[in-house]
Amino acid sequence: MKLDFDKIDRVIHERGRLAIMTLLATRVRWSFADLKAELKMSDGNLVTHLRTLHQAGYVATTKEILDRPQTSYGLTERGRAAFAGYLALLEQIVKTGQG
Amino acid sequence: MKLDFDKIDRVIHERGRLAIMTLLATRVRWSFADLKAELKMSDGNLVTHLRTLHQAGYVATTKEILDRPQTSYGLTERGRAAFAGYLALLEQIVKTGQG
DNA sequence: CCGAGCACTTTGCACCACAAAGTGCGGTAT
DNA sequence: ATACCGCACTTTGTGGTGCAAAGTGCTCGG
Repeated sequence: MKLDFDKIDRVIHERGRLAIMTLLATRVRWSFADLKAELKMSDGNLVTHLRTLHQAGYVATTKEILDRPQTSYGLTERGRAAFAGYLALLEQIVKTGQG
Repeated sequence: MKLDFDKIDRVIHERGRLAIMTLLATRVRWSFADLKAELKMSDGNLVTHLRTLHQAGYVATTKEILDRPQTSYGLTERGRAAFAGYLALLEQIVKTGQG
């Protein structure tokens, strides 16, 4: 098998954003506060990563006002597809590395 | 399962070095020229990554002079262990992301 | 001696992760 | 009404680093 490392999505393949994408993949929607609590990231950093993901078209943002203003985030179709592609590559790497 | 993204080894988790580590894992030794040809990296860049990996104790360097001077590279025990740990984390991410 | 190739080092640029501090807005308490 | 607090940002600053390009020394072949 031929691994093409150029195909690694730089947007996803960064520690912080990889963490975000992985979390987002497990649940339909996440509030900003929950993400922050789970990731133990500074909010500035978290927002920046979310914006990067948003600009790449991977993440959708929903703003609502319940009793408190609350923004929630989820993967777009495109984001899901990109993440699936990324995971497939990881799998190949794991297989190659262990085989 | 609880994923700890802080455990991601920054030395390994970079595109170029991840490629190098993956290649090194598949064969006992690689010549510099072979790595360069396979990775399509500039030699300066490749050397820098190899040095980083070397300083982390993950890669051993062997210099020999056959007809031409030739340097070859291989994983150390520590490198192999670190890479295995990294791959295990990748596996968890893949599982979490797909589950 | 000259040119080529290997294995570097050095330099420089540009990007980016990350933290810290500041902003605005709405709700809540006093 | 005002003061305060938390949420969701933006801005700023710094350090680190990937990467390319150019330069270095070394050895061999012609």
